[in-house]
Amino acid sequence: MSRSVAATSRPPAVTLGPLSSLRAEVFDLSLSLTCGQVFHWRPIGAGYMGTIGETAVYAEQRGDELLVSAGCESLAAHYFALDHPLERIYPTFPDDPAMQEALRFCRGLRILRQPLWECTATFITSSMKQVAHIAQMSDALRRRFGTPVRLGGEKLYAYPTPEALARAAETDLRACSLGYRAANLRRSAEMIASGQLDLEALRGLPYSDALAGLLRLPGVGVKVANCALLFAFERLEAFPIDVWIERVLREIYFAKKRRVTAGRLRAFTETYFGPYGGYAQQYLFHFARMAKRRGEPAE
DNA sequence: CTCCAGGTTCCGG
DNA sequence: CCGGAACATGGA
Repeated sequence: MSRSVAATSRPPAVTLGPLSSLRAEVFDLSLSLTCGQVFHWRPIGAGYMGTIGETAVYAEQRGDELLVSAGCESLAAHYFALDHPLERIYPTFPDDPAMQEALRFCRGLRILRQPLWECTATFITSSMKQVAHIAQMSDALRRRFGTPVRLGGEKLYAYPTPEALARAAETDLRACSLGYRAANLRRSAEMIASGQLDLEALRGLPYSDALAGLLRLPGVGVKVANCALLFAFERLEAFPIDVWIERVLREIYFAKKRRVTAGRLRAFTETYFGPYGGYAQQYLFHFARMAKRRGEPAE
């Protein structure tokens, strides 16, 4: 499926190295990278540069093909979840006006397969922070504690390992604008580095058991755990309820209902949005955010 | 200056 | 189970 192709026609930026082409139908690279599920990809030339684990990657979309750094074909195809059957997922969305409008707006947005720790850690730092702030903290942590990797002439940084963050001083973490989240991130890193919790071992568990495992980490509640389950653990049924989604639920699906508790909202989302509720959630989330402040530049 | 941001945790009804 | 409050930081 991945064939090496010399990018002879329109090289995006000669310093970023040779590219290979992947077939990518029903895929919107830009949407997938800027919708708030991942925070470190930066636009450059006609595409984006970022890391997938410890590997620096350039990615650029041209219609139905995705150009990626040569040698990263299978890595990128897995990360960008090009195998998710969107044409079979969309029909499982509820047929209501809000959901269908979000679908039209976000068509091609794919839920990525992010590295376990990287995703869990970034969402530990996400509490009570705007998306732009999360990106800033992620970038600061990478520069200070991450392994540098080259992408042609550019220098990128992998997300710091649990070991690197576990041995960091809390004051150094706070220097990355983490605030009270610094202690949570460091203690969680310690639990992973020491083997107290094995993230990989959670992969094979039933949803509720994987959720319970993640909840053992300090700074991880139900919302952050569901983000990790959805964006890293491939649990496409996970439905994180944040302030944006709660707003959508109350204004659209519980309009003029009084005294709707959190438990009632959660129970509703677990059945109403179907087996790919996580996809539905991300589409509603991104659509709601973009509708709220149209006109302003993203991030 | 005030308000709020992809929440979590602890505490009292 | 439910509602409140504290918790850091920065941008609108």
